[in-house]
Amino acid sequence: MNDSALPRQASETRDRILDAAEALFVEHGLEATSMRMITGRANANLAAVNYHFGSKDALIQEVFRRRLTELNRQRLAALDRLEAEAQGAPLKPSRIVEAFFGTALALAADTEHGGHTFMRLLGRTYTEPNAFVRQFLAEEYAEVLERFLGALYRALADVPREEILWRFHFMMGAMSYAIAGTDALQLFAGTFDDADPQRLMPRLMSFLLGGLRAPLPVFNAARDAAEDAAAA
Amino acid sequence: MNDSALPRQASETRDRILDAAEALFVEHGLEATSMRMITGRANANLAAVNYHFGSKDALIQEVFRRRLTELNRQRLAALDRLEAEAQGAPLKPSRIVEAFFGTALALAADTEHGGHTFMRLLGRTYTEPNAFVRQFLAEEYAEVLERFLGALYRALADVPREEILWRFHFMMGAMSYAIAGTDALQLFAGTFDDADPQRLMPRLMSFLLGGLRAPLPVFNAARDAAEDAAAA
DNA sequence: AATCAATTCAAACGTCTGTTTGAATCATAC
DNA sequence: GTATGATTCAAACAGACGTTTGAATTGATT
Repeated sequence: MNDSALPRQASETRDRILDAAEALFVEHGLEATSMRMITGRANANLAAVNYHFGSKDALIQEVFRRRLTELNRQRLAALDRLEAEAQGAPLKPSRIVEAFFGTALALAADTEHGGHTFMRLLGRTYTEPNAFVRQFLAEEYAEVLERFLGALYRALADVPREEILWRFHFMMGAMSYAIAGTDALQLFAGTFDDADPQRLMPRLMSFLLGGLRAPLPVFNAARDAAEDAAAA
Repeated sequence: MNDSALPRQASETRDRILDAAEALFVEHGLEATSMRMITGRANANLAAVNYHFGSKDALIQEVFRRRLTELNRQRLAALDRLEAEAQGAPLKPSRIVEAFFGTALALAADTEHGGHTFMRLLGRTYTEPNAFVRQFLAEEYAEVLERFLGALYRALADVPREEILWRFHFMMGAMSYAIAGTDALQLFAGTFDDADPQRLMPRLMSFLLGGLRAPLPVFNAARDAAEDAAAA
């Protein structure tokens, strides 16, 4: 019995494959990562992926699922805590935003257990064209988004829901780039002297809250667009 | 002589291939789009891509180059105009942001000539793992980023450059998601009643400027992170 | 009408892809 | 020790990939 020595084995090979796949997906993308690359890095036989997961698509799904389920569980727990403390009163928008994006940033700051790797992967996958991946993400996010958007609607009762929805969307974009940009994107040549992940959190929070609280846009007539076009 | 009838032919097949590739890259991604898909859609022979461009990688590069060069030319022209009007005085940050992101949004609003398609593609390509695509984008953006960041540094002389750089990065993320989200991302199930691209511009501008002008973050000791972790 | 370069075409190239197979190996239970 | 189920393994599968080839076709120039 090795139950006392090891917490649980649950196929050690399976986990090695998941870790290898996660790292390679970040490095090369989903499509460009082959089964042979994965099993090679995981020191496993080529057939092991199909044995343990059934297919490459199922493996991709499991790579996301194992982390995303936990992340979203933490997010919901944080929101539950806020609502319990508030005792029915509307929440502060800043606390809601912190609960959602702070939880993700905390995971991104964890370089020990692959959290950072995964968040880089997740950030770019929101815009992944692959149909079944998008479908899967939408399902994983359904409950969390419903809860958090609902909380924001209540917290900002005077703001049109359409605007809140868009701003939440903008916030997700800013966060994704924030995480990707800490090491992936080098558009800004030779810059980011201060890429301390410890400081990313307050930096991003300030930005997100500033955007969320910004004055509502005023929609002028369609003439504006015509003028802009003519001026160019 | 058909010079009078046609403005320029410059290989009609070549253009059909570029258009087909652009559309397919958005739909399936760079890697998942095959040469046979491209030439099939363009009604061209399989060998036409290698004849006109040399390789698939060179085709990818040209798909981005033909639009990005023009976009960044317009951006620089807009900045030139602002600086000429200001006559040496520092620019308003909002005008700088408008010059950069407004120009991109205007291209994204052009559904007639493929501008919209391209901007969706561009948004997701910033986080593309493919090495040579990233290298190419960095080169294409070098001058524009230097000019715009310089203008923002002067316009916000009291803000640490590090913060400006990060916030510019956040803004790029928000914009990318904004464009992708108008039709690609359906994380937010059944929503976006009002996805009018005419209104996206003021919506995004409000958010971006709110984020840019947000109070600067305060960096507490590393204790904060430890507390957060302990509370969870 | 002949010439020439540009372009198109069908066919094939070797390589890589995800998946399947059936036998070998392992660890555990009887 | 022997049977049993889980796992690993080397090998092969058919199909798709990007690229190359050499001949056929085109359209304008001499």
